[in-house]
Amino acid sequence: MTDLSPAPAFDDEKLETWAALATLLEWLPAALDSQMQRDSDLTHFEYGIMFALSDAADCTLRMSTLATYSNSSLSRLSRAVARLETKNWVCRVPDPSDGRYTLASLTDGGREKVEQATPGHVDLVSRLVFDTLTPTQTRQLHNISLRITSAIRAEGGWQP
Amino acid sequence: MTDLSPAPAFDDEKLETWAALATLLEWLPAALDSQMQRDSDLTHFEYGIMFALSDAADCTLRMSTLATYSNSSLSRLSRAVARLETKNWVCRVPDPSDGRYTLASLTDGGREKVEQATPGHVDLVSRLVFDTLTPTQTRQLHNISLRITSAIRAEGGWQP
DNA sequence: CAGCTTTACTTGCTTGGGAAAGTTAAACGG
DNA sequence: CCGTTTAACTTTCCCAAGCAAGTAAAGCTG
Repeated sequence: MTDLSPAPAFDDEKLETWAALATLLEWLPAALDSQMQRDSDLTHFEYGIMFALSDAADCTLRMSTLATYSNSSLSRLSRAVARLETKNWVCRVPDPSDGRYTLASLTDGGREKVEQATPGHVDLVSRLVFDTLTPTQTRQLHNISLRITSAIRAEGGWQP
Repeated sequence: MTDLSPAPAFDDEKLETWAALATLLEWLPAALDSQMQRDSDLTHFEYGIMFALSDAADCTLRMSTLATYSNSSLSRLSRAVARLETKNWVCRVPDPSDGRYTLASLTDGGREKVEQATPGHVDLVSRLVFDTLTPTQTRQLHNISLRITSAIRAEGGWQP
């Protein structure tokens, strides 16, 4: 939705800003996904799951915690983890202390995979975002992002 | 991927900025889609198609032009337009001057639909983005978005 | 302690998108 | 002017995601 979208009520400045933001919203995730797919045969979402696990104590988290961290529904997470399980990068066991919980852990192979995939990802984010912005702009982007996400949260009911 | 993602090589400031941006990247499109779906039973993408048509001469564009405007593959567009056609909001005819092109046009019903859907969409973008930013921040966001999208374009081969 | 409720997932169904093969129409080369 | 390319779609196949229904373990209630 690059340069179309809601003209009617916006003045020129807002319209151009919205067009630029809409392009960013579409292209940046696509760029990240595409690099991850190409270099590591993972979706960005799957990488996020494995990265979160690699950062946790014992490389283990409850599915519900992981769902929060990865900003996804339990259903989406369940399938993604199932995929990762077939590749032997993650395994699931019922929590011994409460059988309703499921614990997901990275395997050794999974740890390797994350370590292999991370540098390329960090590089790309650096190139696309931080290297193209001045330190001042980076701070501005930080503030702006926080403001908009707060507004979304305030708007109500639909962060997963 | 709210607050996980690539820690390793980023300092704290970059990490927090990236976390905030990643959240924005996930939530803002979801918020827009969700409003559009709820109020008008359209995806944001379908709305974009119809909006682009409503803005064109005779409410008509070639499929390939429309694909560029809506930043999508021809395949995705073809299906989306097929869906809109079954609801009688859009119709397709071969271009009489060159049978390889297909012309997509809004029907009268489609025009009405766009007019009905637009105000709510504009409102939401206003509330989530422009009302939460100062005029200075709006200009900053404009510049920042342009810089990042240029970097993506420069990075090469994968805007559709 | 038997039954209802709640919590934490998982699974079946349907839908949308990407990749690649198929189709039809112009263009070009000999 | 006939055969091959190329362009512009369209369609088929497969996978991922949302929704809603299903399941199993805890907890609570009378």
